[in-house]
Amino acid sequence: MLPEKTVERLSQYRRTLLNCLSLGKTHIYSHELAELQNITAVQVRRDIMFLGFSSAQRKGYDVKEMIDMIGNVIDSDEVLNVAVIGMGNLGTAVTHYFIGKRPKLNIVASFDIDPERYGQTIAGVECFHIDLLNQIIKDRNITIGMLTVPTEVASETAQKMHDAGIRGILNFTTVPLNVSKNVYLEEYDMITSLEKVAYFVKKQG
Amino acid sequence: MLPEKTVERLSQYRRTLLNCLSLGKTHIYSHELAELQNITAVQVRRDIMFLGFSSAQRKGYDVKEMIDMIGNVIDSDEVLNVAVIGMGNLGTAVTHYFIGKRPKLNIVASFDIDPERYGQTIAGVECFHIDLLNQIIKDRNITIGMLTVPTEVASETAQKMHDAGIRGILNFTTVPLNVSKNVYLEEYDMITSLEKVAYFVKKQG
DNA sequence: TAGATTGTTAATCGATTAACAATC
DNA sequence: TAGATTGTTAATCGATTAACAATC
Repeated sequence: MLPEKTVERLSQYRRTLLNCLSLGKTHIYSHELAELQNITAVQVRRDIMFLGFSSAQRKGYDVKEMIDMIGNVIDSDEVLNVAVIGMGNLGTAVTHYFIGKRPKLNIVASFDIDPERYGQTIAGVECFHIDLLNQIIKDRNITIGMLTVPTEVASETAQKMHDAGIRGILNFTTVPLNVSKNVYLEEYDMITSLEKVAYFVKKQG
Repeated sequence: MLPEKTVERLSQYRRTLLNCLSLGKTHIYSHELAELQNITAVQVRRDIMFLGFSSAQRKGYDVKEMIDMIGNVIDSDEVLNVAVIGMGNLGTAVTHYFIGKRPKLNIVASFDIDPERYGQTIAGVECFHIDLLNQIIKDRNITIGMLTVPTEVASETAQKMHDAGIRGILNFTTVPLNVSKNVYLEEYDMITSLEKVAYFVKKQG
């Protein structure tokens, strides 16, 4: 199992490398990748160690090969199915944002309680009534959920997701969720992030 | 200067404490706060040490006082002005999400290049043409920007923000920005977060 | 008092960086 | 070769946790 931070960076390297590839770059040095990522070359090389990957030395790393190696390490073999729970502004935006970005992560359903929304296709994804959560998650073998509901119903919705067998939650709400150990929970908290920016902006000044 | 992680948690404690207060709770033990936050009581107490705050011992911490102490430490004295750059789905959702959430952080302008958007008030905030970025940022004393533009224009937009005197950027795009040292940059990267969830979900299984 | 809780130091853990030999 | 680059170990830094005396 890789360290959390390494997984994060590998995901970012891949995106940068895909971009390099589309610009026609076939090889890249650790210091080049580092500069694009605003980190050090040593950091890059240390992360690459985890891939068990070697460069054609002195010519840098083969971009295409490295993309594949990262995929081997951080992607699932099969496609993982994802659901978006709560199709308000945020859920809709997030769905738009993701669609087609990652081939191994497939958004296959969304849920809402508003009659204006369920029954529709929003941002290219079918939206269901929240009461169908349990059934659809099981039917469609959904393992990951993005939680974009209003704070008032965040806890109970997370509970429903857990009961339906969701294995990982990306929590966009500001409510700290209490889920069992076998659900991987990643907090994605805008307000904390913005307050952090504000703090360090103030302190720098 | 507080450690980054402590700043993050203080922001989260405050939100939880505000919620406790609205439920009529006047005092809270470190282990109670820890449980709400899914962390340890020691962690909570260690963070509180940074506040230079003492409890009325054995009765737990005074909720109201602690909220104030956190504000003293992480808030600015004055209100900080914030701009949202890019009012597509994501920018609009983010603006909705923030409006009124933090009294010390005030969204005072937004920007877009689409004639359907600039000139309008979107999510309660005036939207300007992106060409007015420099002027409005200076006029309205905006120090923090949330970057929600398409990836293709992320770098150049960040450069414009920097040139206009922005001091902190919360980057919602997937492009690693290259900004000078005196701009505080916080990455807010959904795809990396989701890939991380996917990785650990797979590994757990 | 006895038990619960806090505040703080020391130990541990994890992540980053420095140093450098090996390679082309 | 000489210079640039890589891969890896050891040192450092930062954050978390364990341990425990002090307090009510």
